Amino acid sequence: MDGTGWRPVKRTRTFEDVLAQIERRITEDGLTAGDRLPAERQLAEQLGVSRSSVREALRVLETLGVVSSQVGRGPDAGAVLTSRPDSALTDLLRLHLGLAGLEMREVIDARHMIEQWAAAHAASSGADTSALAAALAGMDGAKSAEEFVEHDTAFHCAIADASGNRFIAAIMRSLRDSMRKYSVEAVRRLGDTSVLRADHVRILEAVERGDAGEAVRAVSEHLAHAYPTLFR
Amino acid sequence: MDGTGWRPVKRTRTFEDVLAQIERRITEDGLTAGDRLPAERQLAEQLGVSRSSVREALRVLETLGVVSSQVGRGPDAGAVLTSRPDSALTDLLRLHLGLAGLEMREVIDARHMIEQWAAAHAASSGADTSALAAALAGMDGAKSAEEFVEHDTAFHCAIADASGNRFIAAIMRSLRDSMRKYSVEAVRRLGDTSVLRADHVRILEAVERGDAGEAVRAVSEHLAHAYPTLFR
DNA sequence: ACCAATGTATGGTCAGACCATACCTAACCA
DNA sequence: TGGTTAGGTATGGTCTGACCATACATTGGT
Repeated sequence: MDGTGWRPVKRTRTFEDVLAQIERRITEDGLTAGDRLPAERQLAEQLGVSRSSVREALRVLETLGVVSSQVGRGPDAGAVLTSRPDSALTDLLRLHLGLAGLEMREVIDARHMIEQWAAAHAASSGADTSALAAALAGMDGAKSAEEFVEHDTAFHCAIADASGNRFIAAIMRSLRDSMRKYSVEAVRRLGDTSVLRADHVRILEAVERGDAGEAVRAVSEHLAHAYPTLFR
Repeated sequence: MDGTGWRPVKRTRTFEDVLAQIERRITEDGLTAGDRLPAERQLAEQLGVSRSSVREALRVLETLGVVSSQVGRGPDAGAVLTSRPDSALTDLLRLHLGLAGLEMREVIDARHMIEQWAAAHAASSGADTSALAAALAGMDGAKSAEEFVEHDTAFHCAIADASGNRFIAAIMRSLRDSMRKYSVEAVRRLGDTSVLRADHVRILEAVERGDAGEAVRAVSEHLAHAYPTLFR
């Protein structure tokens, strides 16, 4: 027998077919966040596969932050389309950091890049800074390193949000989530947070003033203060 | 009965427990890419759950690019730990773009940010530029817009790779994958690619010379040429 | 008009079976 | 002895059918 051009009968797994079908439905039918998918049993019957395969496909979509499943009955039950890339990105980062596939240095460099970009864009677009001010106030009242980092994270994520780019903001949130423990440790090692507070005020004022260049410089120096060991 | 402190018997789904157990195993046992996980049936028995739940957990990990399953028997069969965040990021972006949860503008802004950062770092670290030169040569021989974009993507991803940050490089690859069709259309609309070629040469030379500032400017102007409608 | 009991569709889980795959082993033959 | 081949076996992939908990829907009674 000649082996030329032979294709195995089945090259993709069933749940991948289901995945492709659902994705096709999303794009062709113009489904958007909030719309409901058919129930698992219906979907299985429509596609001629078992419920297990449908479930595995839905699990993938849930992992990617595209659907959210609710039990019970009613308009909100079943698989609903969502758009929450945040948790997916967070899981992705956490696991790959755990596998030593990525190093903290790379994460912090990425954060540095994003913060500079976001601060510049927030400044030049005259974004709302009330969320930043609120987070700043929270940091002043913080009684522990954990609490401080919590509000610090809110402050920096608020900058990313203010940039208006949801994708970049999502990456920012995931980065901060992934390095939470690391940040707490850094704050503890630092002891005095007054330097960080002054940095935050400087960033906030630069953004409020619309001074993008100063905002970028302020962010850069702030990170150098927060993680002195990582910057030469 | 007092209701204080009552917790429902089950708050997390079984496969999420499995997920947590596997993740704990990875971190505590120091498992790393290349190591094997127990077989699905063994895992199910060890954790006292059904094979379906184990499979759903493994499906999640596979979606996140953390494990890769091989059928059959032998040392390479079963669920093997990997570290491939690229495809996960690509799927994430593609689906969320399809759901209109993200707009192309945000993707291109993110690309702009990454390319500037990567070009600057590649330049100042004196990275190897042979991959860039190869991609450049490929673009010269391109006979269609698709082929041109293919090598153009390789060129820009090579810059990200040269920056030495694998996380940022992974995002770059995903961004390019997600906007492939959009890029092809942009090249077609442009017609003449000689401007883009000159931009690439300018970027390559700046990186080779180690001139970070010039590299950033060259990247910025290149993107303005490639996507004129998106820059004011 | 309100409220309680019942019905029902949903996702979540389980058990058990069968298939295709690919390695492993032992029997077999030269 | 050495190579080949046939069977064994562990693996993931899929299917079926069942049962549970949940939460809305419906019905009936007050």
